[in-house]
Amino acid sequence: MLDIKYIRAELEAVRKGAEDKGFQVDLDRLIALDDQRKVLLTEQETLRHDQKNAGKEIATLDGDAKQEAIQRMAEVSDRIKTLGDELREVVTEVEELQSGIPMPAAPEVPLGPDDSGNVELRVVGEIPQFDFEPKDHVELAQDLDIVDFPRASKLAGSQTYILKGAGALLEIAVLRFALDHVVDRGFVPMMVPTMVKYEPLFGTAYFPGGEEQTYEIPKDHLYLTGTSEVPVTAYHSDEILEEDDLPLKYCGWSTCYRREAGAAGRDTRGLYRIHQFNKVEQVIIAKSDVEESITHHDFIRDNAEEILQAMEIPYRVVDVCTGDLGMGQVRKFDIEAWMPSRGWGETHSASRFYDYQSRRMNLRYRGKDGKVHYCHTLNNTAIATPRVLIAILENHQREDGSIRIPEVLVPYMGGRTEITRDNASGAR
RNA sequence: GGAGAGGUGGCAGAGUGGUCGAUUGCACCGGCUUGCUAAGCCGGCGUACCGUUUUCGCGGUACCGAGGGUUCGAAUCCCUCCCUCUCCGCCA
Repeated sequence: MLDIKYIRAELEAVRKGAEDKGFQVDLDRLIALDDQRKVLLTEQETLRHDQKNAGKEIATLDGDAKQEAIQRMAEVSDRIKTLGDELREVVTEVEELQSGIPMPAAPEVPLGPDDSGNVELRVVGEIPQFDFEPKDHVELAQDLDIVDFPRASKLAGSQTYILKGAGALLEIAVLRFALDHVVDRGFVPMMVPTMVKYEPLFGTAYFPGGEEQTYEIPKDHLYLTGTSEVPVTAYHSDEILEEDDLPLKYCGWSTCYRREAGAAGRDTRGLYRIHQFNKVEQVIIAKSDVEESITHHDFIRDNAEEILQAMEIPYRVVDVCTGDLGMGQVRKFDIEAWMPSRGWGETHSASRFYDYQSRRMNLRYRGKDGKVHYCHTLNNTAIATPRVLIAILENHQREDGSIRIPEVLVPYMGGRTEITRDNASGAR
């Protein structure tokens, strides 16, 4: 959410920012309504002031004088109520319009209408050259019997999977490795609720707008989170933190749920687009400082790159263009891992928001200047599984269909250096 | 699921219709004082919005879990919801 004062002061910049991102906003109506809001508010407050004073007077009066005063103030009371109703309507619409205005992208973000405008920044790692016909992860996994798709469909429908044996072990290994990696870099691990109320989703700017992608539990007014970014970022919502405690670095481990509505028919094969997965997410809550935010952004991106490098997975870093940025994002780097069967596939997404989310969730801190400021928030994937397993299986496959386990994962795999038909059950 | 208790400022904890944004204690900040053990005294100490101001600031309104209602006037009375705690039941 943008500050209404900022919107008023930088109207044209806000207008252009929305245009660049491809958002439709009615700024003129917002300003007009806000003007109206101030007029109504001023009148209401003036009357309340009178009412307060009269109230004190009435308390001291008796008899006719008292009745007269009460009668007189009844009219004022009615007027205040009417104003209150009008004000509520206006404020509701102001907030609706205001919360729909996107954060302008940072000036260095490439201009573009959609993902076609994204810019590749660099490629890291060697794309493997096979001297045999490589298989895709579905074939590899099914041959080893470490993922079961048909039975998953039987139980849970399309876009689901069952990790089995060494597949399940690998999933846990990758998650734990990534968690340890970011914990080593100062992140506090958290396991958070995956069923949350509306507010955290509004605060992180998934709602309104993301309802179609979100599983809902209407009976209990809860929603299944698509990422632990939601509960972790909102962890301190409605709080005033101390500047000395910032930045806060948290990593959330959670199962993630996504309806993938509108994606029917896309990526239906395999582990790429699925309704349920696991993720370790980096979240940083920082003070309100653009330079510092940029430093944190680089930091969380670097952490993700280190994790992919350690697992010997080639990847590229993409600078996401204006048209492909979300409403609150100032800048976003996507990291795409090399998946021989499909090419580059997004495995990480590093976003910075400045105070966009913190305004929506009332996440603030008291600065050393004694004043209260909105925090800056950032997040990036540390690891998302099983999508990243696609890259591991396909990049590290051997001609006989076995999988080489990258060295850093071996300790997390109980010492296994490979997955073969012999050890794929996972059982000892 | 059943029965009960409760949600007040960073924390603790008063306050049952007007002078309560709210006693007091602790914590915290500033100053003073003191040769003594987590000392004493004085002062300050919430947030948001509106207005005003060159800055410090000043004026106003709102906020006692959330929303609604009664009333000239609500922390206080009524309704709905949310949350927490205790006991019972159920349960990984």
